[in-house]
Amino acid sequence: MDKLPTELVEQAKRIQLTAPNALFHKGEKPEYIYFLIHGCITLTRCHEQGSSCILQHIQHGFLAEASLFGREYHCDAMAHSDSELLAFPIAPFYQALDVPAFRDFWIQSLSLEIKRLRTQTERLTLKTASERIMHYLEAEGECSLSHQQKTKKDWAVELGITHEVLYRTLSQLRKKHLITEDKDKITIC
Amino acid sequence: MDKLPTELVEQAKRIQLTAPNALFHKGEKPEYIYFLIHGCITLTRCHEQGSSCILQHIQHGFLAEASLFGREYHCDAMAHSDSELLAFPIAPFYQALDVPAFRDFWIQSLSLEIKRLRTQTERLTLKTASERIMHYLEAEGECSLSHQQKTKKDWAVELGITHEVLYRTLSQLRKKHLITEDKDKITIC
DNA sequence: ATTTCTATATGATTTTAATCATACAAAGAG
DNA sequence: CTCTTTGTATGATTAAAATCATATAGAAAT
Repeated sequence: MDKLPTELVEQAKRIQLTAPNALFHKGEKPEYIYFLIHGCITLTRCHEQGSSCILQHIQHGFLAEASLFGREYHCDAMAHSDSELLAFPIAPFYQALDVPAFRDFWIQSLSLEIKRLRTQTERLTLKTASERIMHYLEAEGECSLSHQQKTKKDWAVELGITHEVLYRTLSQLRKKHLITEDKDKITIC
Repeated sequence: MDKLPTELVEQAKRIQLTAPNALFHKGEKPEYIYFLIHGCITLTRCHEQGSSCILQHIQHGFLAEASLFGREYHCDAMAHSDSELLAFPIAPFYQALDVPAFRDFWIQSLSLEIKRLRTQTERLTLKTASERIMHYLEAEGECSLSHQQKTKKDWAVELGITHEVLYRTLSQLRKKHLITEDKDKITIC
């Protein structure tokens, strides 16, 4: 955040969004780049059949990064818990790229997101539930639940498995002493 | 390609890479940003068990986009067929970002890659093989095989299913007249 | 305080994909 | 030209997850 030019920060609007309201919808014309200060926003995309998939679960950081030059948002953003955000109008955000330090920061942010998505892609090609769970814990270090307002049910969607299978597999991994389950945190033993 | 400043293009090295040689390995320090002119490069990551996953299959365009500020490559790049590439040394590539048009082009490239990865993530959360196949065909329009040197076996890895299941499911979808299979192209009816 | 909803949890059953096996055709190597 | 390898393809079996069902605890609502 301290990487942002002060002129840009001054033009940002502070937004309070209560769950489960939408921040934006797929297809809308992007007007803002958002920064989530605290709360929880989920990026989702709906399939025809009514089922939806969670593309990302954000607790802190930028949203809609890919929309700076985009004609429309390509997913839905909904508040999963009450959230506080900064909204940067697109035009001054674009102007700010003339500041080399901010330009580099922005390119690094996009690069980081690409790496994160590649890791998630890798995880989803794993065949079994336990492999995906262990991969997640290895990549992220742990899975924090209560602190991030994230439920196991949410996590299951993120892992691409049903919540029933997640409960069962967590139970098995616990029995094998491969993981420990705290009240609000799951870690590798 | 015409978006690249001429100074930068002049400093690029032309590389011929025969399959199945590696362009770079995970963990190596990035020295170049690559542009694939023709051929086929696959980005893969290996798991401990020896299994590997295809993160991306590139026929044309940039590689290692996320490595401009990175300390190391985060996946392996291998020539899947004989390929011709341009290698841009990192330093002058970074310099070129001072040209606003190129800077914008580069940010757009990264954004596009983020969108592509989000779509792939979405696809991999689909439960059944036929859903993933149809999702791919809807998103990409078709699956071209011979033209891109891509085999059905490769495609199966990309879809996160075994090749046996891909063959079977394609056969079912053909019988239901949902898809047509040309010699080298698969499309929705 | 009572009701309602949701997350958690586990059992039983069904569906699906993974695995193992075999066969064949085409491409490449010697 | 023959041998080897690899992609394609399908059958049989096994393993796994999805689904459906049920139960409980805790949170939220009235």
